[in-house]
Amino acid sequence: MTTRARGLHTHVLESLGLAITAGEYPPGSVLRTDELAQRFDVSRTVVREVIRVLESMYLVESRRRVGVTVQPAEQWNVYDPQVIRWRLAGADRPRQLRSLTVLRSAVEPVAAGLAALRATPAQCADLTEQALGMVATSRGRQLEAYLVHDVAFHRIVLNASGNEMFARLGDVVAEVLAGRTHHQVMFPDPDPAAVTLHVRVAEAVRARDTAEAERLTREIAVGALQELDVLAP
Amino acid sequence: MTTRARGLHTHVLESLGLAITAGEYPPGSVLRTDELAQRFDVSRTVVREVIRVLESMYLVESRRRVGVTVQPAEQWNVYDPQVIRWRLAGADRPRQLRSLTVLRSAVEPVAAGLAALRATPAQCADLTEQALGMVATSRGRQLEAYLVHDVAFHRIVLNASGNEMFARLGDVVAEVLAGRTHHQVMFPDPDPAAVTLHVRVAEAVRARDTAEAERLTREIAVGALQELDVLAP
DNA sequence: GTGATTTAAAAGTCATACTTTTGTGGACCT
DNA sequence: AGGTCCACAAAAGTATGACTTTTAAATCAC
Repeated sequence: MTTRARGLHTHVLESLGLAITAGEYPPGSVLRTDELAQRFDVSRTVVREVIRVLESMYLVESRRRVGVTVQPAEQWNVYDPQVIRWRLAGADRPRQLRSLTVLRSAVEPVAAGLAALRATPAQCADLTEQALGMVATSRGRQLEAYLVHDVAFHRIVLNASGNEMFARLGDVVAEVLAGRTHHQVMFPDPDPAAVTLHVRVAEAVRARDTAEAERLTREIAVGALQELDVLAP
Repeated sequence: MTTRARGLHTHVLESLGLAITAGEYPPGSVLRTDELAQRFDVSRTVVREVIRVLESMYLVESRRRVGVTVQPAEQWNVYDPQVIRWRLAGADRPRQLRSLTVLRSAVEPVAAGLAALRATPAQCADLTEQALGMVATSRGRQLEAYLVHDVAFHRIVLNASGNEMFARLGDVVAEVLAGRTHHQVMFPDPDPAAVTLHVRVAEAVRARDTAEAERLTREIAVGALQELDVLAP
């Protein structure tokens, strides 16, 4: 089973999306709907619906009389969670992971600063709880448990920022952190300095110390980037 | 003519996308495909393709036996350029403009810093050229000409950062700047301080002064946010 | 009332026929 | 040789109708 049995549409979409983002079809390649229908053994209807979706992601462009042409990577909507997943699953995972981490390093400090301004008491409490959870699981090869708290922590910060664009990056951050834990060669225990920083961010947010929350989060980001340089140069 | 005569699919997609993002269908509303087909006077085929695209944007969810349900705004893929356009054209343009500006304020300084590291000589020259163009058009009610240079300037910075995620925000920035010029009540001439800052950013990038480029761009961002607070409180 | 069973509503899939756009190649002219 | 125009055909776009599958909800049995 290549993918879940979630319908023909999903299956074809997944296969094609993965193949294209993996660079199996060089930009400019031309696909024809009939040919695809035959290849996947589905009706042209299904293929057309898939093509329309891929088109909305700027992975392909469909033109009459010529066919469906694969677009160059610069066109792709790299913010589409689906595209992100495909790319993380494919060949240029390292590049993707890096550019996402750089994005995080830009966004999260600002988000943390805003969170310090706007976080509700409940969010503050939740944040502290996750930070403590990170401390508790930071030793003894409990990477999976640590990951859960880490993801939750960053999600709360992004949500508490009150900015919808930031909030929607929660899934991206989750993917990056999960990717780091699962596919990157990683140390058996997370960096203690990073753990401490998370605790201090939680404190700064609760104390409404915008500048400090931003500064500390920036430190976390720098750490993440350095880690990436060390482990995947 | 509501939209360009670019095909039935495009027309229906545009209408529905606009309506949904405008909040005309409260979250949880249910649409039925054959009803839509009838309403737009197109075949079910066309409607289904549109639904599939809207689904990939997380604007709707299609389930058997129940129909196509409109998703709450928190689900929407707010990074999809299409969604951004729809929202900017619709009712919550102000909110959208604000959250995009906040995003810019996070991303662009970091992008400028990276650009200072990586910009090619050609990009440096181009950047300077655009900055000078901004100076030249900053007086005498030449807002349109100014806008062109402004957009070009920020696009170059984002591209020169060498990060694909940043580069793809060029269109977003263009939309925001255009929106500010066209729909916001704006001063007859741009803020002279902002113009100067752009020139200095260009200089910093050429001088490979990462920290300065980042700092100056942050100043521009702060200015943009303040402007938003003054004009659309 | 609770749980199993039937029912029907809506999306999902398929096959086919037809329309529209548009590259391409060839005829024709200069 | 080179350009213009035109007819052809290829491929996507659209429409229609029949059939399948899922599943919410109504019905029935206990």
